[in-house]
Amino acid sequence: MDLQSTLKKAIQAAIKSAFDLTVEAVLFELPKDPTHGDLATPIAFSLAKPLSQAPKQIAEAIVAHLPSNDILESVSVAGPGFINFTFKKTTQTDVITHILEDFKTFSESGVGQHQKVLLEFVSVNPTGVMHIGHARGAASGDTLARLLRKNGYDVLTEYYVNDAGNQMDKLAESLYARYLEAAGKPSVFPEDGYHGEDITAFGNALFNKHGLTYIDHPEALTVFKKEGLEHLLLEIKNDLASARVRFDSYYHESSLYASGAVEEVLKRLKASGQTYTEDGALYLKTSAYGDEKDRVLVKSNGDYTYILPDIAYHEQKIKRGYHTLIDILGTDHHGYVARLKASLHILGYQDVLEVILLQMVRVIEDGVEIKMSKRSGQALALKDLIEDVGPDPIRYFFAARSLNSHMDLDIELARKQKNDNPVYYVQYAYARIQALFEKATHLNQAFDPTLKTFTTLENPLINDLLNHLRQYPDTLKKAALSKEIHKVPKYLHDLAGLFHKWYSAESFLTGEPRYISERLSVLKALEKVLEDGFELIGIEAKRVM
RNA sequence: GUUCCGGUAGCUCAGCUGGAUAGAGCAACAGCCUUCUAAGCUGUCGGUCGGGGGUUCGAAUCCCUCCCGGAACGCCA
Repeated sequence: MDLQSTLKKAIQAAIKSAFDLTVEAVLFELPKDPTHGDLATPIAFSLAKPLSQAPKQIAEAIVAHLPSNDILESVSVAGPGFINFTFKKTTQTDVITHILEDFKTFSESGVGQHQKVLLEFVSVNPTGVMHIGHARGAASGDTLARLLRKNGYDVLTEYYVNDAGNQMDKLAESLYARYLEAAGKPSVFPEDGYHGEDITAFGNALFNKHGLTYIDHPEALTVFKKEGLEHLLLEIKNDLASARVRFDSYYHESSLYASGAVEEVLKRLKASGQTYTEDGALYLKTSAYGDEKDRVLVKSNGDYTYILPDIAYHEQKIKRGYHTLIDILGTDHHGYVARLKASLHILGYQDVLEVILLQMVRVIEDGVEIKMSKRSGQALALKDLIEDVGPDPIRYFFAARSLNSHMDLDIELARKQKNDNPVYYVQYAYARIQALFEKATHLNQAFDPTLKTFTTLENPLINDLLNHLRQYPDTLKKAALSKEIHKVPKYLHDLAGLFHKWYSAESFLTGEPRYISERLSVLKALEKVLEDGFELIGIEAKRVM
């Protein structure tokens, strides 16, 4: 059992004997000030109300009743009621062997208990290239998926391809117009068409491929729609891949029509008695289930609104065996959440869907906001930015922000800072460790996996580092449960900082073999955690920088 | 007007299930490479935690209210 669990049991026992109270949760935190000890608990504060006693008294009583043990060097009550623990040196170093011998049990909390989660994100309509505004969803979603998997959830990541709506028709018309232009024929660009350069370029490509074949051809739009979709989806997949994002599944809206799922869900919604007709349109009574007002399912002209296939889609997710659905959407889809949840409720599914709304990214260039819009064609392509600065800064940047924080991205700064970005701080720590191992090899000093006891790790900086390493699993677990991915970069940054300080304070490779060997073990453990953390946020563990 | 986010250092953001002197990066300033990578370290500067009330032994954190910014309020998707 790890130190923290052992300590938790001891505290629970102390509370039991002091107050005859059974406490389930005992929170631990690293004291802000390392001189306060190796670990602290604010448990006395949460007991103050129920016990009607001052936190300080409670803390003292808990300390007095703490069972004798061989892990603690000292315990103290500090401030208004914190209990601070200092571990014995010999137990303090256990974390090193724990990490080195069984990293899996060390780092994986298993809280997910193989719960099946379907995580949908990005789902950009294939009507243009991905721009920087989409990158946040991609990076955040992918990191969340990795984090949940790490903690024992069975996650399927899915991209919903809107290939059936009238946006596809607009795409086909836009391509056709560009195609005509390329052919030197008169063309009328559709209202609300897509003005992006990529669309123009592909329109030209279609002309190069097909020549004059499709001029005034009855199948022109059908063919262009199909080829446009294929092309743009491929582009999107390439962009995602360049950002190290991959999806387990691409689910096409059109398949819902093909399988009859849309019709079927419409039939059942009607049968539920929760629909009515007004002004020739069919409404769903979503307002009875938390929505602001009722929503149209079928327009008076007979067309379906977008929500109908979406309802069918979400039900398909559930029918495929996923009872926890997470959608990551932009805040511009805010109004959509209540109606979708209400619709699922009507179908008999409650509390299956969680929607994470990502705040918009404001892109600033030269002090002016650049509006991201595919229709206008004015957008900073994700591809270009990745070519410029590489995927690491982008992955790190987005992973480091809490999901519902608003954020400004200064393009100039992002470019300028590519050598001064926080991501290099953490990567540099890893590269330095590699250099040390390299150098140690030349000195005929190799990492010794059999080393289990440590006697030379006296520097307080090492103590800080070990304390921090011990927090890794807890950090991941909390991050997964609250879906706060930004806790991972934060942790890695702090860890890297502790290493850099230590690196500057001590010489690692001079001195007794034992002195060196013990340091190599700490470095090995550190290396392991950094690699693991980098993997979670999708950045490269560079051996050389 | 209604709903949802946000307002913390010059800038970008952490901290928010109430608790120890409010943190980091960048920017600015002053130091540190004959020694394991200076993409680093050390120090300094920098904050009425949007304003005002309230609850509490204790509030950046909870409640109320106001101000400012973003998003959404379609028989668009």
